[in-house]
Amino acid sequence: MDNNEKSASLNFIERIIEEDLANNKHGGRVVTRFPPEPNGYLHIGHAKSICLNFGLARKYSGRCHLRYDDTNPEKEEQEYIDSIEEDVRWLGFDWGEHKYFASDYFEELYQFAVKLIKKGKAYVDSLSPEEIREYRGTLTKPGRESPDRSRSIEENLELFEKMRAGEFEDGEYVLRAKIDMASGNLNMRDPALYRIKRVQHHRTGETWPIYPMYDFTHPLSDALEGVTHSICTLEFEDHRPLYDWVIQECEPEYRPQQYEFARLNLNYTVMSKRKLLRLVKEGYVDGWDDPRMPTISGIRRRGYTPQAIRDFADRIGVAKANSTIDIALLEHCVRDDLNARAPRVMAVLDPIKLVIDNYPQGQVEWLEAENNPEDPQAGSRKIPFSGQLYIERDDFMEEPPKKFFRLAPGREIRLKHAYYVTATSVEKDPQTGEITTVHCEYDPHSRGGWTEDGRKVKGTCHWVSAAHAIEAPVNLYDHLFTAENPGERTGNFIDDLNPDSLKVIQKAKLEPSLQEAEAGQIFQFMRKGYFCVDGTHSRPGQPVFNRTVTLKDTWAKLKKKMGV
RNA sequence: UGGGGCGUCGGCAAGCGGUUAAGCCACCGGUUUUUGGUGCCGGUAUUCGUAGGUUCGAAUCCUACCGCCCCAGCCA
Repeated sequence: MDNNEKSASLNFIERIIEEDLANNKHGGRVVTRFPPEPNGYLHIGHAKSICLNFGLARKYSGRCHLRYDDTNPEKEEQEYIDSIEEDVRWLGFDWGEHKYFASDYFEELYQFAVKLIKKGKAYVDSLSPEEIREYRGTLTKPGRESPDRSRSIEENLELFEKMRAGEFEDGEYVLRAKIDMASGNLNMRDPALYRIKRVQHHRTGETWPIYPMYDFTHPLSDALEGVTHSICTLEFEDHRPLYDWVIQECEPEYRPQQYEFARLNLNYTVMSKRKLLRLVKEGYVDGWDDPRMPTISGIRRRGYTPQAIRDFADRIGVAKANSTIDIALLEHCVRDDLNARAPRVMAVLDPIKLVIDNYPQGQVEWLEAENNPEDPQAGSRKIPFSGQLYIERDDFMEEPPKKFFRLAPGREIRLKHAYYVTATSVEKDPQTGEITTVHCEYDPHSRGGWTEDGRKVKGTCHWVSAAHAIEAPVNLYDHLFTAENPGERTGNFIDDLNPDSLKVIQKAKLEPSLQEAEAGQIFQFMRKGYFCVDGTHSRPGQPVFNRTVTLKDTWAKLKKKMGV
C-alpha cells in the first residue's frame, strides 16, 4: 500500500466516486479499467493512468480491468501485449481474471450496431473519405447531410450485412451514426461507427472485414464489463457527448460514465509515441528500453523502482489543468526509496592513486563496513584496505578554494570506514601536469575512522584498494534533453538532445564485493549516486552498472555558485 | 465567426462563502552526521488571470474581459 490511503484530501475523481458510493449510484461498485491499444510500449505517462485506475480499485475495494482497445488491426501486435502486461505487473498491479479484449466483443458490438440501424440511428454511407471530410464542414461552419442519410432502414440493414459478409472493398462504405451535422462538436456530426478493413487481426484473424471505431467500441466495452468509472485523458472530453449518445441509444444494461483528467507531462522529456519512435528508429537511443527513455522498460532498466513510480504518481495528483511536472520530483522519489533500501558500496569512477607512505609494506586489513546506515538490519561486510588505494580525482585539490574540505596538501581527512590520512606530496605527469599520485601518511590510531582524542576531520572520502579493486563499465546517464520543453526553440526536438546524456566509464574501480552483483541489483555508490546492474549487458562475474540518479550534491552547487 | 476545457507560490496541488490560503518538489538558511547523502528545524503567495458586482464577509457566488490547451482520422 502506498500513502494515497491517507485520505488527506481527495482528488476530483475520488470525490465523484465517494459521492457515487454515498448515493449508491452503481450499487456500491467501483470498476475501472486501463485500456491500452496494443500498438506501442508503455511510458511513464501510462504509469500515471495505471496507478490511478488500479489505485482507485484498490482503495475502494473494487476492481480494475486490463482491456486492450484492439479495434485497428493495422497497427496492433501481440508483442506489445506481452510488454504491456510485464510493465503493469512490474508496477505492482494485478488485473486478476479481468483481462479483456475489445475484439472479444465484436459480435455483440455488431448487434448493437444493427440495433441502431433498426432505430433509425445509423446508416450506411457511400461517401468517400474525402467527401465525408468535405461534408463535415469546419470548426465554424456546420456540415451538410450525406445523400445516403435518408437511406431506408431495410436497405441499411442489407448493406451492413453485406459489409460484414465481405462483399465490399475497403472504403466503399462506412456505417455512420445519425446525430447532428450542425453540431458545434465535430464528433457529433454523424461520426463513423464501422469501417471496412480487409485486414488480418492479431486475434480474430480474417473473421471480420469490418472493424468498429473507438467511439463506438469504448463505451459499449465499458458497459459490457460493468465499468462504473471510465477514466481517460482530457483530449477525450469532446467525445463524452458521443460516449453518452452511444450508451443512450444502444441501451446496454450498465451505464458507465466517462471522466477526464490531465495527462502527465515531464520537463526535459518527450512522451509522444511518434517522438519516442523517432528516437529509437534514428538511433539516438539504444532501443525502447534504453535507460534514458521514459518508457516503463527504460526506467526499469535505469534502476527506478515500482515503489518510486507509485509514490511519484501519488504526489503529482490528479486534476484537469494541463501541467508539466518537474522531473526533479521523479528523481526525488527514487532517491527517497533507494536511500532506505540500497546497500552502500564504494566505487571510484575517476581514479587517482593514493599511496600511504607509512603504511606497512604489503599489509592488507579487512575492515568492517556497514551496508546501510538507514537500515541496521542490512548488516555489514568486510572490505580490503592497503597502502595503495584509489580515490576520486576531484576529492583532491592542490590549491583548494575555501569551503573545500576534502584532501589537500597538509590536510587530514577520513577514509570511510578506514583511517585518517594527511596528504604530503603529489606526483604529476611531466607532459600534461596532471596529478597521477597523491602521497599521504595515515594515523594508525584512527582505525575504523575515528580517534580517541575525538579530533574532528571535516571530510570523509570513499576509496578502494588498488590491488583488490575490480574493474567494470559504468554508464553515467543524464537527462536525454537539455531543454525543459524539447523542440520549443527550433521546432525540432532532436535539436535539444543532450550530447552528454550518456558518459561511459570503461573501467571504474569497484570494491571486490561487487564482482558477483546480479542483474537488477541496486547499490548506492557512496557519495556518488544510485547504480543498478544492467539487465542486458551484464554477464555473471562481469557486471555493468547504470547510474539511476546522482546523490544530491551540495558541493557541486557551491562550486557553481563560487565559480570554481 | 463554432464547440469543449483550464487559469491558486518557480513547478505540482489542496481549498467547495468566515482558514494566519494545506502539503510536496525546487530554492535559501541553520543543525545533526564516519556519505558535502540522510534526518531535523526554519524561511519563502497580505494573495488566488484581470476588472466590476452580490454579501457583514469572496480564491470560493454573479457578470464581463484576458490568457492558455483540445477538436475538422474510415486512429485511439
